[in-house]
Amino acid sequence: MNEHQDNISDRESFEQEQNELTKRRIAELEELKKLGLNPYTYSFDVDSCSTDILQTFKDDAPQREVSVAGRIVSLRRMGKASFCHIRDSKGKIQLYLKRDDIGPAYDHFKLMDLGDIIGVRGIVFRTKTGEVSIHAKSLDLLAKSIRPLPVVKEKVDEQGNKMVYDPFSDKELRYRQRYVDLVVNPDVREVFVKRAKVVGSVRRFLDERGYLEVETPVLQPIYGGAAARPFITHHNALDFDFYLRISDELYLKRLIVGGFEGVYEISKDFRNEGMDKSHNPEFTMLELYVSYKDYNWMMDLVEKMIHSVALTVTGGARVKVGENGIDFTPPWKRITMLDSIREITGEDLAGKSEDELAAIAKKHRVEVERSMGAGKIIDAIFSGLVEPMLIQPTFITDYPIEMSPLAKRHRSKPGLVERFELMCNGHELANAFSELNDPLDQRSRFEDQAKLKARGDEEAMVIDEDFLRALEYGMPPTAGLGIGIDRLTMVLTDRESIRDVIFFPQMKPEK
RNA sequence: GGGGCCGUAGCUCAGUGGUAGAGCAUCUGCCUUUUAAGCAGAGGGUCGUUGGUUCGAUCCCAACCGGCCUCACCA
Repeated sequence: MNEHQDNISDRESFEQEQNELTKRRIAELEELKKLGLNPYTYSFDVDSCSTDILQTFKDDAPQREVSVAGRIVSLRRMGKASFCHIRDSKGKIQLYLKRDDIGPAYDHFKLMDLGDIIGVRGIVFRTKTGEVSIHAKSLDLLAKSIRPLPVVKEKVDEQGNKMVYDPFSDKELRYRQRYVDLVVNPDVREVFVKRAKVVGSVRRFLDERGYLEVETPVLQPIYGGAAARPFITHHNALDFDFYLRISDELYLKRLIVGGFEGVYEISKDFRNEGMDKSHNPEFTMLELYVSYKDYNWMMDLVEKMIHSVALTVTGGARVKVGENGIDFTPPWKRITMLDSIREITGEDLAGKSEDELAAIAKKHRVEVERSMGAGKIIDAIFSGLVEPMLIQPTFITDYPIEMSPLAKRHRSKPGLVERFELMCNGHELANAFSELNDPLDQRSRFEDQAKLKARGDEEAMVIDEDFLRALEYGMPPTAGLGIGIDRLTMVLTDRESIRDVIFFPQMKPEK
């Protein structure tokens, strides 16, 4: 089938799919064209926005003429006069349209619907019932809507509680048609405005300290920097399979080798793993590397940074997340991983063999597999039993060396590395370490990973010879950090699903 | 991948082994300060898809598609 035929059949199915509501609106659109209107105009001069008008209105001030534009979201026609609300990027405002005032445009208005985008010029006034509104002098249709939006009605009772009638609540529709969700559910917009503030305030915090924002490859010949399965893609001209990055780490450290003393990147990583309410296949990661610093210094920085982000985004250091109140005021608890396991389970895992660890895991109904090394078993015990209990921001420090192949050996505790994870609301929010900069040690750690891979661990890291070559030239002592921006946003906006902080969460394709 | 729940009008939902109903939205009429506007009337559905059982399926059964929750896996 050629493209032309495709287009024809697409058009046929489009026409068949039309329901009564859409057909009616297309008929109205034709009617408006006959009246000489262009239903899809090119521009409109807007000089005010809804919330500014509402906030600055004074009953005793001189009359003020404004020009606003937005989408019709409610409509009350009363014969020769009508009220409607339009929604613009900041909020809603009511319009009052009277036939005697706008003349023929009132007949045009009769052909308009919920969802149409209009521009109005008029006088700000207060109605009998007290709502600040715009008394229209002119009305322009800017874009006709031919597909009916869900109609969500609200009522604010005397206590100021907002009641929502007929909410648009089907999660599948909300995620697949986020544009509708955003039009109809204003709190969704708020979440994403906050998300932008999270990213903005992180960036400002790091820029102020002189760290350089950089970009590194998404398409990588060798993936690395984390334990995860990658997506594979194919480059046609090179006839070579590339991996979508699972982390920025190894490239950012190459830049530290190159002499930058502080670099960071905020970008998408991709992991080819299960999806649930805290995992999306593509997600946003902040990574930061600072020379001549260690993980202790990094803990101080993370406390300051997230505290400042919380202040910027929520206006305070205390944040309500579900049933919990989380307080980001520094300092936060710092406890070693093994101590935290001992505190919660009573088990001392220090110096235990792989078999002993497996037995302890089994005792606490934590599943382990044969391919797991000692490090992975400890991690399984930790994530299964301890992690969910950590609600207040807590630094878990000093991880087993086997599960941290890129982290530097602990300066005083054999078998451990200088690594911390920030836990909050039962999830990992950040991961950081004193970076391993000994090229020979790094090589042997990669070799250990290769052995795990041979045992069937699909997430074990692969040897990156170019990265080793970089380390061989010499990398200064460095502290490195990764923060999941989506999860940080979840905490700061009180959303329990990552899908609620990503505009277009991954879904199976329709049909 | 396992288990549970779900898919009925544009939206939110009810319902029945004899091809369906409500509220809002839509349409017609009335209405020049309404606000979940109101009053009177009307139209609108391949009941997720495909099979099976049955005289007959939207309902019972199976598979599939999609979603949510949960466990597993996983940052």
